[in-house]
Amino acid sequence: MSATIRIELNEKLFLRDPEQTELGRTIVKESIRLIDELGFEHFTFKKLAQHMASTEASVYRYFENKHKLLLYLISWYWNWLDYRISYHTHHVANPSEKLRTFIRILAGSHGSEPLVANVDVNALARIVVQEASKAYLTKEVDTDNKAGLFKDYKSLCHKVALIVLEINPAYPFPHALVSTLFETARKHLFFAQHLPSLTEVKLESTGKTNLADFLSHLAFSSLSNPVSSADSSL
Amino acid sequence: MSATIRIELNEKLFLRDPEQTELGRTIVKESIRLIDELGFEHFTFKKLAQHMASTEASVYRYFENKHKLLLYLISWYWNWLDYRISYHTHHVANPSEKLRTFIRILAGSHGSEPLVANVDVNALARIVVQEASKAYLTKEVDTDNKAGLFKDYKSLCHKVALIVLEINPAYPFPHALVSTLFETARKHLFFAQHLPSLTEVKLESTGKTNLADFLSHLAFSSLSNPVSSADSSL
DNA sequence: TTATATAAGATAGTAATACTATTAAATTAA
DNA sequence: TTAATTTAATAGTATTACTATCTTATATAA
Repeated sequence: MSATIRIELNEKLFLRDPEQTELGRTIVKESIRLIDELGFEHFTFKKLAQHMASTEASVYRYFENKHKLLLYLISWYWNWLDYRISYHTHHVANPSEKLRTFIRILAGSHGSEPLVANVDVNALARIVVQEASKAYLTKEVDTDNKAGLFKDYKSLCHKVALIVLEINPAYPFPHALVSTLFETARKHLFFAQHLPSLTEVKLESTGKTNLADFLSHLAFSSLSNPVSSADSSL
Repeated sequence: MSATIRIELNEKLFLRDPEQTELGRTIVKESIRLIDELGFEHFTFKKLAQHMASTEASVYRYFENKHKLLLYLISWYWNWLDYRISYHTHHVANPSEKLRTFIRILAGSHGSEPLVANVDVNALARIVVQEASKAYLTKEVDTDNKAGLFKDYKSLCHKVALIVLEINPAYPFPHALVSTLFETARKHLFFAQHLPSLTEVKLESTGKTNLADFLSHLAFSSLSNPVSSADSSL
């Protein structure tokens, strides 16, 4: 594995590629810190510019608005996750074992992963938990989708759905199951921390969690239970 | 069943009870139309006031800000759902049948339900799909939670979790499963409409959907699959 | 009936947000 | 060295998210 992971993103996510300049890389790095700290609603380009001793106008030359910047950061994260999943599963032959590895990565922390130049992946992971749903829960979702701004998430979802179909080719909801796993992983990390009465998932101070147990049980139960008998299985 | 359903909500959700006055009821009614139309981000109290030929200052006498208004509307919805679930399950003895009815209500449209004075429940249901996650995905979630603003959702979740435990007392994730059903139902209604490549769930023009099939299969597979064998079930 | 409390409307004003535009200085590329 | 590009500095606008005050209409209580 090379020391630096380079991630290519859809050009419509930015006005000027932030990877190409020092200022651009600073915008990405500092926006991750600041969104993590303030939350997306309280985050503004003005605060970001002050934080990095630059100007609002300069930030606007890289990103059209803060929503596009959020889409950029989240796309970056899905790309990174995609890379990690490929790295940890390409040598695994058994599709059930692949899915189990995927779930472990989805549910786990990122402490022992290779460092990525410029990006605090743990802060970014927290942003994804708290803010990722806001990337698409808007009135502009159809426009953004046509522009390809959700492509990375959709292709990652499809990739894992193919693993699901390898496990059980007759399962009729592979994409629905996988997107549920993605969404559920984020939601329960959030619930465990802020609304614990909504889940039995626990986050220990060590970073350990039983989230993977819950997700694995959910996924493998579904995949091993024939659909036709669902209505009479109990 | 009485013609009008009266729903009592946590007093911290509002400054003045909107149910008590004509203006208050208009605020609730018109905010539902307008949030549904514009989306929560583009919705403002100024636009609402113009829409109802009142003033911004008057709206602020009822709700502290638009986030509290959203919390109010969503709490109202969970209360209404709670009422419908109780009504449709209280005569059902079998817990599996109860859960199946719950899932049908969660996944279904509301066209044939008793009308609720003043509230367009179909518009409100669309708001819940698109905006409900934003009610808690904020930096203020812990404060809001301490103030009891999520109580209705949490108690509804708990109520259904007790049904889950009736079905399988050994199942270790009853609240997690139920909150997953709630969140997944909303997400897939949204995906079916806007990001269809993320789900096999379909929304027909008639309002029919296979969402309940997906959710039922997910839930009942989990509940019929012993946890200890999860890791070797395939 | 009159006093009085309360709700609502009208108006004004502030600080912050989400931008756009212009110009000048600094850097880099030809 | 000149020309092009990038960034910084500054200014400005429309909108948002409020707060404050004052007046008028209406309901109720004495």
